[in-house]
Amino acid sequence: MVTIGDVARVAGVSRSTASYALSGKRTISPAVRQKVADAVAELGYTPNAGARALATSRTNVIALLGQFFEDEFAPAMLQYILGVTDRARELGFDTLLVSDSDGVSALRRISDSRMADGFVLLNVAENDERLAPLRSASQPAALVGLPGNSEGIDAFDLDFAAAGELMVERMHELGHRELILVSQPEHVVERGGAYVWRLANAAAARAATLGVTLHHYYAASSQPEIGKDLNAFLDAHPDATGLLLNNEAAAAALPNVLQARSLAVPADMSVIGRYSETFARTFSLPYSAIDSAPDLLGRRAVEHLVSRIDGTADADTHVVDLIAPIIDDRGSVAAPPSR
Amino acid sequence: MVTIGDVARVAGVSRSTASYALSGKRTISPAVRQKVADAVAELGYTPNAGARALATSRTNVIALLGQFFEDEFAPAMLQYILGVTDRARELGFDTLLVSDSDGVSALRRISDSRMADGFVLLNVAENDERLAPLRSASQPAALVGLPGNSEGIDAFDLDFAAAGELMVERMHELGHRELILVSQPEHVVERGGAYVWRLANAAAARAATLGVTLHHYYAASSQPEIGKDLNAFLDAHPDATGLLLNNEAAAAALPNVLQARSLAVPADMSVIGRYSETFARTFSLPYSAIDSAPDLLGRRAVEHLVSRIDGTADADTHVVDLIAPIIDDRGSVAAPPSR
DNA sequence: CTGAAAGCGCTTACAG
DNA sequence: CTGAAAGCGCTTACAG
Repeated sequence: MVTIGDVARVAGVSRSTASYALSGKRTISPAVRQKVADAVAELGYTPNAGARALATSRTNVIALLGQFFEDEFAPAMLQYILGVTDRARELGFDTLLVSDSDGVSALRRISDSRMADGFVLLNVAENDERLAPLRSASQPAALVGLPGNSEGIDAFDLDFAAAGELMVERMHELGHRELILVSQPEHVVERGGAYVWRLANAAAARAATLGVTLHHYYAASSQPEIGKDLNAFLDAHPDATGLLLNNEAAAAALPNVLQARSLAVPADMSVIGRYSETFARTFSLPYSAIDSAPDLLGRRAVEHLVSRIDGTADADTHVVDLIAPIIDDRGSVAAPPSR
Repeated sequence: MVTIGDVARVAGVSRSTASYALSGKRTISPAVRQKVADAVAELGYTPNAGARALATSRTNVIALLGQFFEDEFAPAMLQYILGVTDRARELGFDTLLVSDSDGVSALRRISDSRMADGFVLLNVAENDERLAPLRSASQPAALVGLPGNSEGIDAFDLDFAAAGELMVERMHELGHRELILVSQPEHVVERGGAYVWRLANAAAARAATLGVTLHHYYAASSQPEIGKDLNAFLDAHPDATGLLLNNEAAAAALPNVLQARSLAVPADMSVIGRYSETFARTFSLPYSAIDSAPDLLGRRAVEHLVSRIDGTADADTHVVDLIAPIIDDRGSVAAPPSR
């Protein structure tokens, strides 16, 4: 393997000069700079990452801690992951993907062994167990998802409360007075999936003030159960004219359900979902939806994390960045049918 | 940070003794071993990964190189990734996820900087550009996907040729004589997606020998185009009684298409797909399908890679492991309707 | 503007 | 059974 010693020898300078010529951390005469550059090109030198990490206490690696639950919608996770890895590379970092089921010990292991300069946590729960080891870690972190207490850590998430309000308001404006909200399964909530109740509670509150009837249900996250659930909700509320979906599987299953019931969208039923643009495209979901923006959230989390690693972020202030919901209009919302 | 020097001091031994006590690489008296263990527990010692990598030339990291194309079916990729990361952890490795669009230079960068002990490549193409730098890399590799020339590298893939034959044979056995095979878009083939023509060619050959008419089409990989494509194929071949799908998007879109045409499965139309069990479950796809087994392939690739890293695999022999296709029966195949 | 040297935290021959 | 020392490949004060 070619080392900086080889570069120095070929260039006819000392190792320190070679190092400085490469890092630019002190002024080097043009002639020497050129000789070093030539030697690097000739030998094909790349610094040894482990040696550099040992000398600088910097790995240029960030650790991405995912949590992959059987009962959650796996396909959506990849978008977050790619947002993180892509943005990290742009900023000069590689990404260690950690999928250990025991996130707490994985976090300790990575942190204590100094394999990474910082952490991005995905799928953060209301009382996420990983926050305690994270707070005592020596590396900074950024969360995707909003825990109950994000003190001392930067957090990035969709503003699910505003999303719930927006869904109800849009329906109300158009004249809808009875809506059904379909959430993720209840055990997602029990596990700490705060986004579920943040959206649902806000939607319920807004509905109450607007005089809109809102029926809220938890529903399955996979077929065929979700199809049955949707039929049951529609059977139970024949006068409902709008569906709000905070459940990807429900969105994927709905076209078949509505078709079987001969309900046209938006003539008979208006629908607003909450899922990513990629998800909509992949499955051709024909519903207007609030973009959950996984790519954007991943990128933001990394950007902020890197500013912490570099020490450019304000050490005393931590951000909670809730991105405002935007409805991608796919034409699935209109005035309710007149009776 | 706590180092092995701290452990040695607290245990009252030398650093080398502390190191040996932890690695077990030479015999240590029980008393000393206990003192070292106590010191580790008391101090909460974890070895510094960079320092260890520098001393041993081993990182205990594998690099996973993905290729994520806009026009391929992204959700399926996560299953491969998790197969790799999970199995790697079981074997004591962490995983660096590399999603650079320029896989060639990413490979060089990781290899030359010695950030990883080996590589797993996903989505390997017929003439994959990454194979050249891989062959000159000092670390071993395992491929998921079968290139035209896998000499000197281990490769793991579904046996797509056998899959094509199996699909045709199953249909033929039940009496079908006219089939439609729907492949991925043609540009996937042009890019080197050999699995597309491996399945298609084998299916065509088997159909020819069995006297079955097989109409082969490339089709879109997303909605709404794929829905239109499917309708066009069915319009063009009204006597076809069986559909073979080597295209996930087609499988996802087919239920709506068939319902709109009032075709029941399997009474009017038999269907065999090729996608993962997870994919089937997530989207409730009701078709019998050959399991593409992404999780298994990822795990196998890692296992073999680790045996190469450890030097336990035979250095002179490289494996091409094509897993045999298995049809998960979901009841979508039956005898054709009598006319 | 450049060089010799120390040090990052490990592991592992070498000696005893 | 254990210790002192060298070395892995970098970076960066310290000196000039």
